[in-house]
Amino acid sequence: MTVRTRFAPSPTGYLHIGGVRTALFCWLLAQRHGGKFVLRIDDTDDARNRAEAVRPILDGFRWLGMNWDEGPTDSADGTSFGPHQPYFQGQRNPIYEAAAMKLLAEGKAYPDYTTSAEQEAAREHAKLARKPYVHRGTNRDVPADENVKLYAAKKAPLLLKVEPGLKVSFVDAVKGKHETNTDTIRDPMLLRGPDENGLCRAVYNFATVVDDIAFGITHVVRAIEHLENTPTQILMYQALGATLPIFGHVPQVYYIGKKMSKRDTPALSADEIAKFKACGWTEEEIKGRDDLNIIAVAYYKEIGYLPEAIINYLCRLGWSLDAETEFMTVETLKQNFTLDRVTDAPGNYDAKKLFWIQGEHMKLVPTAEKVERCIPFLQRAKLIGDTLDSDTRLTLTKIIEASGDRIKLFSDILAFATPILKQEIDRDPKATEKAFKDPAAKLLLTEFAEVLKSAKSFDAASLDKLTHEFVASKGLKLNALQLPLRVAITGTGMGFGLFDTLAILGKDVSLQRLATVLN
RNA sequence: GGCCCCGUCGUCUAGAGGCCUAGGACAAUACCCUUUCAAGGUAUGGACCGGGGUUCGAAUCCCCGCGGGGUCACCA
Repeated sequence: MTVRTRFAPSPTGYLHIGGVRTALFCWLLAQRHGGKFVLRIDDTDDARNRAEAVRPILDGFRWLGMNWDEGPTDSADGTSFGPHQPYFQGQRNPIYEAAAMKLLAEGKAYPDYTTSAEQEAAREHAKLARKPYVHRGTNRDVPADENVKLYAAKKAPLLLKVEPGLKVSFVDAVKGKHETNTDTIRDPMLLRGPDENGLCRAVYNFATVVDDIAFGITHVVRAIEHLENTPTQILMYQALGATLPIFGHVPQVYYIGKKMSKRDTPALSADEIAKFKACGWTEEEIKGRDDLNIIAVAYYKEIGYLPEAIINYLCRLGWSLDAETEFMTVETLKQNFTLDRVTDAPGNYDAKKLFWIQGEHMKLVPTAEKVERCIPFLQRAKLIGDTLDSDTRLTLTKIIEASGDRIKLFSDILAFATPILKQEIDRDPKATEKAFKDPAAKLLLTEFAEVLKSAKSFDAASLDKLTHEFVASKGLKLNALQLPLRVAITGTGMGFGLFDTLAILGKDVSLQRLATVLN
């Protein structure tokens, strides 16, 4: 039997990082067994802004490379692909109704004419008695054919009849054995009472079960908050005569000890805002994006993370391969992921560790690919044009090579490329002051400019030798020249190798920039 | 409140009765390397929620506390 897993996001307008972690486990499980990963949109509400709410979610999965075998099309307009269409719950209500009618006819479900006031009172009563309220509806014991007639005449919530005194047990693939007595399970609602248009919409629990059966889902992997729903859902599977899938409930992702939520997650820091601005974003553009937040996948894409780093980190949060492996490629994950090594306790999101993992993955990206992936960031910042001439490409390649491990995020390219590529260099006042507060610095630079002028070769190695000889002849260390020179030719006190910088700039530009400082 | 789940360094985790004077990683700190910044190297500090059992022996099993979370909807 092929493994079929599914992830069912609600259309919220952004892809939640915690949701991705759960989806990742589903996806990895399917990949591991050569199975299928299904995406279903749980949009039982009105789907007016569907595209707007669904597209960011699909985009997020596509960017991460977590492709789905069946589900909504990329258009996000409500169309689907795959053998069990449609994959939008909002379009599947007739299917839920048909399943419910079957249960009604079989006497497994019944209409409940209890008024909300009555229910309210019963609930209140139970609360005072410090007992759980287990709802059982009015027409439980009415014969099936009569209930069918009654229901046709007067719609009401349709409830599943739960047989009391039984045990529902299952073995959760991550939590282990779980057992519940049916005496504590209320008769669950299948279909709601009619809305203003007379439509009886399925309730989440029922829609999920009907869909999971229809889609042939073999492994239901979802967040732990659904653990308590499971016995109820098992009863529905049984009533529907379906075989049970394997359930696996995974713990949540926390942020500083609390469930990760948009509200409790910090806004962009000043540094991050500066970074986005350097990348060509305007204040309005930044403010207009409420998904530029560590909780949303879009943030990581926009600031230049690698999808494989996100996947590695997220998977590692709540799962381990062994006692020490931290760095894992997606391929390794696909080959080794198992539900039984998912942790029991919730895990806290740690931005620093993610950043470290990102750096590790970045080390493996070949220069040519880095160039390609940095280009969009440079273009957005208008540092390079829409088309790239071969000279610029070559310079860019040199910059990226010289930057080495310093480029952690693709957006970091701006910090290294701007001082080289921008004609009018931005001078950091603090660095400038520090570099030239000793008047001897300018004199030294003036002499060094003459040395540079007569340099025969202008490659990094020659410049290294030449410069060291120069400072040695002065009885100085390189440090005496390093900062003034760097600030003079780049405007900043930080950057990659000094000699690489000179070499990439070339003799003319280097001398020219030196001259502007010295005059 | 009932029911359910969870509790190992600051954080992510390893740990299925002796391999545990509890291992790894991130973070922190110090030093080394060095051309600033990274990267790299070395080192240091840092945890079994508490209390009782069971056992020759418990982070691991049992009980009781404590703490955190989930769930009890015509939300998903």
